[in-house]
Amino acid sequence: MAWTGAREAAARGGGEGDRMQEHYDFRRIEKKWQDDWDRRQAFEVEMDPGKPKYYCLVMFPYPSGEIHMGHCRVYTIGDVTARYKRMHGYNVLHPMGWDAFGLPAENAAIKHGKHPKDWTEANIARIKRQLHGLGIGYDWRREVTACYPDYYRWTQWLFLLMYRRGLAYRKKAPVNWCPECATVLANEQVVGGLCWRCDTPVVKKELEQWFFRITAYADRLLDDLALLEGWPERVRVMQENWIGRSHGAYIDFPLVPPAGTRPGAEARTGDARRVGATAADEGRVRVFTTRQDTLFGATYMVVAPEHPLVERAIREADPARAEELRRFRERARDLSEIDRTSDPAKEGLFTGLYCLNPGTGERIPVWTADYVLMEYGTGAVMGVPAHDQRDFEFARKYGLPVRVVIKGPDSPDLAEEMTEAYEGEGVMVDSGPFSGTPSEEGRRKVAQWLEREGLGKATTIYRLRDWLISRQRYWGAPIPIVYCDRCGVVPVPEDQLPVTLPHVVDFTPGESPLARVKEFVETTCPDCGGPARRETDTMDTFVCSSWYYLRYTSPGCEKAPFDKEAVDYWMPVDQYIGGIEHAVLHLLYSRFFTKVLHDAGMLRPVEPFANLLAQGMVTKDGAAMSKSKGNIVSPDEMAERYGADTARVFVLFAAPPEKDFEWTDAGVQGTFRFLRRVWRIVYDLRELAAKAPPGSVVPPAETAAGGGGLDDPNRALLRSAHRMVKKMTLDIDRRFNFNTAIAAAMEMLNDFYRYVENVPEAERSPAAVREALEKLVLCLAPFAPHITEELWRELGHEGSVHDERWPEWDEAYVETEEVEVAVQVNGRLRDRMVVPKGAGEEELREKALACARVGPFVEGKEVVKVVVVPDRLVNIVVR
RNA sequence: GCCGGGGUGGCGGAACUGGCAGACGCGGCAGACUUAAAAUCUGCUGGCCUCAGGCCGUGCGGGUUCGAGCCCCGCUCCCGGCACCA
Repeated sequence: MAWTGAREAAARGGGEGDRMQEHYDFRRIEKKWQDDWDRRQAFEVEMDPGKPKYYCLVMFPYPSGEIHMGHCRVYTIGDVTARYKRMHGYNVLHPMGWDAFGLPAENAAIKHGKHPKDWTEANIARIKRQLHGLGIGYDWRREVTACYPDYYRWTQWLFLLMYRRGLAYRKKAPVNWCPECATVLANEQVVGGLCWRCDTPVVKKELEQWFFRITAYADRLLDDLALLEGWPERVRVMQENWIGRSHGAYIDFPLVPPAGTRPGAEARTGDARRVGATAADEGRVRVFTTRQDTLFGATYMVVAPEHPLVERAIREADPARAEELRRFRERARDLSEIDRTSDPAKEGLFTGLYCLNPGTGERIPVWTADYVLMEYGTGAVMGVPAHDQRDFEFARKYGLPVRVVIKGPDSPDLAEEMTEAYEGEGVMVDSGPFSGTPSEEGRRKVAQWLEREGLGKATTIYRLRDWLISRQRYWGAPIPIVYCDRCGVVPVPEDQLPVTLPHVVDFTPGESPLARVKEFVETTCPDCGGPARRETDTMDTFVCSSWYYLRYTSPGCEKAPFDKEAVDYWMPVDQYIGGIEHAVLHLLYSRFFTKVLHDAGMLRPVEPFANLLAQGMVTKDGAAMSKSKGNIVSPDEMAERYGADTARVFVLFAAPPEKDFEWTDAGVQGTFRFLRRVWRIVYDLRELAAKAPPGSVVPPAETAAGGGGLDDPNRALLRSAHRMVKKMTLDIDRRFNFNTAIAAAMEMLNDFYRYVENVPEAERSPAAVREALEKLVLCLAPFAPHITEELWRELGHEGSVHDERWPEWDEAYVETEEVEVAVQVNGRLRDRMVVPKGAGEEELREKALACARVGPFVEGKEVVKVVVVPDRLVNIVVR
């Protein structure tokens, strides 16, 4: 315990035995206290029903190669939050773990000839050391590593829970395939038609895959966003857009039998309904619309090129048209998602088929066009050119009729006069029995009518698709399913979990690497004992990350994914911190998991994360730090040159946490200067402070009664300290503005230096100096934990500064006896005056009018009015 | 196109609820200390002018108000999300 001497010396009041160094030796200090915290297991926590809990969580990282100041920023935000809450008496859970399954490990392994496990573990070890070096205080006993069997066993268990609850299913469907990653992707993982990881254009493939039925929770995921008041608006909006709920109706359009079989069918209104009601599925086309009120304006129909009706049209058409249709369909299929959706020219082709508008009973042509997507709605839309801009353009291009059925306040009466579709509300016209109905009411009425007549029904559809979780790669949790010739799809019984990922060496992609491992694939059926094959796909890593925050509450639990009592104590996460890139992905999946587990009775909360902070990026040379751009500033480099405390304070001081900021070396130096000044003020004043007992606080009455006022420098010093405490507390509590909180500490320090500069030693109050020093050190403790720990001991304390309570402020100090009041004439600042705090309006008015500088502006003018804001300003209005 | 966020000195950013715009930091300038430099400390630092003073100034144009960076109307530009979504 090398520091004992220094502490005793400080407590003795310095002198010849004083060993506090004048030099701020951050290397020595940081190492010393990091070791001390380890030894004392300072950040380990247990459930304690007697204390309020606080769960502070940073999104667990993917252990890739390089960590940089961007990571440093997130972990620092989390650590400051955790330490700050601890100082407020909370029982703080602040854990860390590893999102250790995933493609980069596999790709890096292929590239470097190393096994993904070794690569991952080496990275984990390095990042762990770096986090330690930053002084981040985690409860490492709770560390979870997603690629270890004791974790993924429960990921598999949760898959089975989904399966049991009908939420995991297998289906053949056109899915997103990334040729570069050689695997399928969930919809959320395709960004603008490109793979979210490697930016490769994604193609559609027809494959049989496993899905989670997240769409069953679409309404709750959407509606419960309203509960998330502690989330940034933009994240909620992104999820809202992603879920994309639309209210509307299905409408069945009866197909007109091939030409000649029913001549004149379209002539008699009413037939439509009979045909619609009796025809088999083959005999009608179902559309989805949000504007059923415009049904009578549907003059044609369009189906997606992939729609089964196109196949039928090809069968029934003459050879020339059939060939044309085939070509059209192939062209649409071969276009990538981006090409197809970025081309605004709406290409279409008549199929040769007709159907009946169930409203008007008229025969209308069925077209196919690439602007209709098979994936959304029913893959078929009714064409209402007068009231939908796309339909309008399509109709103009192909000479289809336009019929006005909604009359808005100033919409054209005649279709011929239209230059664009009228998409607004209005009154239904030319719509049979509905004519005269306001469009909003019309939507309700038409839906009711459709339902009554068996022609359709009101419905709600979503943009959200079910979550595709199969991955054709090696480095993931195996899907615990067995295929038996006799029993079919058989889930692996829970007592046989985990399905262990074999330690293969050939994981080159192409097909699922596990399919090549005979010992893995060949198994026996859990039901009949006969020969069976294992599922060889692994799970999307987002499955692993959808529940890790629950595992932290009871990481050793061997009977379940988590202990009920522990999860009830700790959940929900009080503060979640992470990147905005997960606004939809991870944050939506985790909300889904939480709701499923809630429904299964395993979890009380319906939402996992009460408050969310989406932190901004750290950029350098205008771009996010990344290995490929070569603009990385590493924490090691920072720790070596300036120390962890400087790195921590700088990343918080540079900008509010949710904003991006540009790294500057000069800014770091400024922060280092600040900490060195903190060090020196303690060094310079330690002997004086030692004359007052540690922890002493000056009662406000003492300086006030002693004739204090603005001119009493000791009182002014205390005021500065108390103001700092107040501002820092409010800035952190109200809005996580660490930047302005740190600025408040800097201001106080500036006052402190002015005090030292201006107040002769004989006039300095040891008690006031001690109180000011201690408040400064305490307030900086969460931000710069090492230097404050050292200084705290130098101030004569036995225990850790991190076990202390956050300081309080006293309004009696914060408030002053005198205030400066601005004097304006016609809203323009002309003078200032110092008056007693709380001075009356009349007094202020008179003093303001008497101000010397005010005179020339008032002279010879009529004073119309004097606005007085006590303690702030007086505005004299003249004419 | 729709939705969300934003535009403040040379730079990062402050400004509670409509009340002294530019806190704090960086950079710059000047001074002190030093043989000198670095470091440190102190002061100044939005622009302009006829400079003890005044005028202008928070993307642009209007409005409300005694008073607007903040509220209202109309634009504009930037960032993010969604997007032939029926």
